[in-house]
Amino acid sequence: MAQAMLKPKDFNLKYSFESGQPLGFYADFSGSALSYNMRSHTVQARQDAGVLNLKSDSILFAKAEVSSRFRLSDNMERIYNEISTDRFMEQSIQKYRGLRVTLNDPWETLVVFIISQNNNIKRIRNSTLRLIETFGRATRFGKEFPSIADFSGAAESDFKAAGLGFRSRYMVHAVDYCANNLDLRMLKNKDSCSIKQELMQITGVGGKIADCVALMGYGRLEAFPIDVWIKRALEKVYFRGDAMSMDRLQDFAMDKWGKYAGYAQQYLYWNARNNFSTI
DNA sequence: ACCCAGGCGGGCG
DNA sequence: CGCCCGCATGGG
Repeated sequence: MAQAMLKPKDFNLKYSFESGQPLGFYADFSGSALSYNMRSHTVQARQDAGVLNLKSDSILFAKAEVSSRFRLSDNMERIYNEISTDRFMEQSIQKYRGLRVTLNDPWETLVVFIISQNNNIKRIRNSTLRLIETFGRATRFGKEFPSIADFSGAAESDFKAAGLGFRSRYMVHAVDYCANNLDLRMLKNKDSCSIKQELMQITGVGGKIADCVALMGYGRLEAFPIDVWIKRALEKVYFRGDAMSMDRLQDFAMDKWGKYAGYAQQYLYWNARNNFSTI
């Protein structure tokens, strides 16, 4: 197991892992060490005092994977400057400085966010782990997140057995649609609006999930997913608690945070989740 | 026991 | 359009 060391600025592994993003739904983070398997390699990362220590059978792979996954080349100073448009956002950044929007495999992102609807983080994780156990490809380091092909024989009952409930039929359709009608790789060159539109052709994928995939699967930082927590937080902080329509909130976020709205969303979400009563 | 969860599809007015 | 309801399941 080769080792390497990185010293990324403005990066917090714990916040980035825990804040409801795809990797956090299945990777292991016990003992403050992150570990997961991908493309027949294993990746381990531990952060102590600003130093990010990596271990892997292929350190070249691990460096590239971690740098990409946690967007380590993002200029956070610039992003913080752009989205610090008010006191509440400044406080959110101060509190969770180093939290990154992660960049994940589009299929993996699509699956976990289909599971996420009307669900809680613990159950999303449990269901995801069961899918990996049932359908994941076995490697010498353990199982990996199942590809589209790995799901090709899956029936609705298999997804129910993994605890997906009413989302099971959505998964059946997503597997079929992404295998036969929509090549997720083809969306990489498209703008976030087209990405969103194409993904919403999948039964069970609406605006919020499509935004999550645009943001965390395709790296479109302007995407601004609005879930119940974002809605509550926006209404409470910026609209005196008055109920606002989704369209109104979308426009508000785009005007306020623009091309880095996705980052603003992630700080808002995690602050609201952890401190709603005091915001 | 009861409520709710990183929503969405479908039906109704 | 906008609004409202049901949905499977299990953690708190």
